[in-house]
Amino acid sequence: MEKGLDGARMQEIADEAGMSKASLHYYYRSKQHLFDGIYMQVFSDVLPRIFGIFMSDLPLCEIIRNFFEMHIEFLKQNPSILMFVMKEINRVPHLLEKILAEKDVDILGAVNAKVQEAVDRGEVRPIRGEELMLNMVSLSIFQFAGAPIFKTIGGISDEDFDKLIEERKKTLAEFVISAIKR
Amino acid sequence: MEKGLDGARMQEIADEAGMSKASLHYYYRSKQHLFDGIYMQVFSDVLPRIFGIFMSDLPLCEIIRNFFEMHIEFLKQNPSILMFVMKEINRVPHLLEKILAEKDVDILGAVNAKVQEAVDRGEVRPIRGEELMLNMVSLSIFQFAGAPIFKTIGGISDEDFDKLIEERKKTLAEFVISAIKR
DNA sequence: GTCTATAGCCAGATAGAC
DNA sequence: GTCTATCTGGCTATAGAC
Repeated sequence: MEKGLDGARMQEIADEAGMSKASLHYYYRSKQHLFDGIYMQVFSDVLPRIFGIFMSDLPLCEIIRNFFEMHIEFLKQNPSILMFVMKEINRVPHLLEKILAEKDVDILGAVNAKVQEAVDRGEVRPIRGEELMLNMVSLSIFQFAGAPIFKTIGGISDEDFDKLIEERKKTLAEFVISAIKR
Repeated sequence: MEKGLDGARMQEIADEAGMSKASLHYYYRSKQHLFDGIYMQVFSDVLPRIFGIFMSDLPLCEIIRNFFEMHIEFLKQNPSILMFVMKEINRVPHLLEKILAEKDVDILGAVNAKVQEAVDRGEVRPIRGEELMLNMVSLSIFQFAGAPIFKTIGGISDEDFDKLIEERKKTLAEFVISAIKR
């Protein structure tokens, strides 16, 4: 996940796993096979985690607050997953469809219904569910992918960055809520 | 830029350039050397482009509208730059500092001044300049990096996606302006 | 199942003619 | 400066002992 298919070395993986290169090949017949296994495992774990939050029964604003709280915490604790997912969804997008089709839940419909409820209560302005989700995912993900730019421009140390990310669980939620509030 | 340092092949690059592999080595002594040249060129071009918009003399809301208009257009026309930049700033962050130091412009100070002006006019609520910039960059970049997820979830075709991106030059600007408006 | 040793291949880099 | 031919090292994958 850290070095990508081309950059990773079977020897290095074997060392980390505490076994010989030959044993690694004994279990996974080839490097490609091992990679495919990791791919399926990561996506089957990550996607439901992200989108499950949007399916909960809470009102829209609470879903937004929950999303930033949980998604940012997950990214904080699994930093190498991020670049892997971004790189791979662009390289092999069709596998994504397969995984999503298996889950068989109408996440977009659920979000649109939540938005409509909130619009009816006069709380928010209308917005397409897919745009709201995209904006929320963007705001939580890019701060990690672009962290070096952010740190350099702002002259922010690693400790201050962690503190800022922690604050942003809250401020990003309020940013989005303000943006859609009537 | 498309395949990364590990994935790219000197032969392939030579073919594309219409020369032999030996000639390619004659000009750039090694693969690493060629890569470093591309790295410096891309970053020296991209960063000033992004941050130059924030330095203009316009009022804050116009800067926000300009940013989404120009930055999204640039990303649309240079799709391969995106992943390259994101991967490399995480792999070799110190080169970034060097490039930014050379430019010697206080972009953060400029943005904070703009925000303060707008706050004084009673137009917007206070927000840290670095957070505003980070949010704007996030919203414009991730829609490209995460396009496959977005297309799959929303059941969006390639043509519809292009149309949507075009619309989002405007809607994202208004999203951000609403978020910070008093 | 796990290891050491090695086969076989491929890609970066160089030699040397033109 | 540009090419073809070749060297060299490193990596995936396998053979074969234990």
